[in-house]
Amino acid sequence: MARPRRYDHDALRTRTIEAAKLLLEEGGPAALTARALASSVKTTPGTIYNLFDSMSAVLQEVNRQALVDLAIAVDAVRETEPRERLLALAEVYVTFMLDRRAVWRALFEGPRISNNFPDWYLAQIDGLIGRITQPVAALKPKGDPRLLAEQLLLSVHGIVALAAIDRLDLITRQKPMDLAHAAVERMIAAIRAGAE
Amino acid sequence: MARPRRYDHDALRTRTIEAAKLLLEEGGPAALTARALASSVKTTPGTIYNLFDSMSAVLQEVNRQALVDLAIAVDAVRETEPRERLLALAEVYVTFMLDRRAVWRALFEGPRISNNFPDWYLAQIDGLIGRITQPVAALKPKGDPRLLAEQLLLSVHGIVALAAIDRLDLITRQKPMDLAHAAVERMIAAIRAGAE
DNA sequence: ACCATTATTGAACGATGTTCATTAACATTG
DNA sequence: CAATGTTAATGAACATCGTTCAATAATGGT
Repeated sequence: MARPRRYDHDALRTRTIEAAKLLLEEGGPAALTARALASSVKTTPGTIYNLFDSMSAVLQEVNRQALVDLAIAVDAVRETEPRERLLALAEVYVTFMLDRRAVWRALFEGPRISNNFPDWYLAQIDGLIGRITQPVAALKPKGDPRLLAEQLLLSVHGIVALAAIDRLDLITRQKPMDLAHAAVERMIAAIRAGAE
Repeated sequence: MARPRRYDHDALRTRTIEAAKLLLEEGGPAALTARALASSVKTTPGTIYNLFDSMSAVLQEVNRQALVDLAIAVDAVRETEPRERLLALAEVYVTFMLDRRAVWRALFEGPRISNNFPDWYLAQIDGLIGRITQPVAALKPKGDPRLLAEQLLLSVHGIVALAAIDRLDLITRQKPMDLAHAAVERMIAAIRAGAE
């Protein structure tokens, strides 16, 4: 009896993920179709479905890799005083998301949205909040640092999410990075004022 | 020669918009299809395209009415001191959006997204920001009240946008209304601390 | 009554995600 | 080396989608 073989299988899988990224960046969320993806890696739709459960799964895999990259970028932020650290974290977040806006955007906007978020996804976000909680706690706020960190992430994310889908200008002409800075400074000011 | 006739034409149009709302609320953005909409008002896809340019136009019309309703709700907020007024505005915004989350959601998430925002849309948003600028200005901030109002709207919108697509719990267990309150209080605290 | 104008229809087109029987390729066994 | 059992690739097929359009029906003014 024959045994499993695994060489060009895995290679094709990674090539496919890479092709998916390209399709997203070139044509937006709608460009990531099964047939386009298949022809990008010189194969057929059927094979795509052999590698992934669905097209949503392809998108999720692309996004998983992006989240891992984000975690690496966040960990590269130097240890400094809380304010500088929070500003640096916000900058990393904004820069990272806008650089990969096509990938990020597809997670919220396209026809490939999914409601099934796996555990590793939650874990990654939890880790991200943890890195924000640290400097927030160092500011000795009155309330729970974790809750404040969640609120800060939410603020910056809201800005970036709108910017990623090119709708920030519906509300303001201010730039995403300036807005993110303002959100961080406001959180710090409120904590120092003893309000939270 | 015959002249235009306009009676059941307009009636069908409003019935169609009403049916579109229902479809969105019952089955989410994906449920708003041309054929489903046609059968809801006992007609055919072709007729839908006689009434609207595209399915995106249908969604946009549904949204236009929602925005008008929001403006009415916002105008109903009583004149009080700035803090209470800002809190009340945030409450109206949160309540309104979450009540109509299906309609709202389709604007960002579904397969019917459009990048073409007409003037009335921009005007409505501009008006909304204006109502926020007023109480912010009354707090005598150091910076431009308008810019701060934009930032405040952005904060609350970010919270509501995530909540509307059921993804707020990816980041926090805090409730949308509590988060919105916190955003308002933080803005006020920062202004009073003289930071902005 | 006639006819110009308009609205409705429903079939058709191309594209989508997804499934699945068929076919080809391969590693292991005899 | 040949036979065999397992695995992967294929590409046609299905249902559904938005959208278009020639044909048909309805309508109101002349």
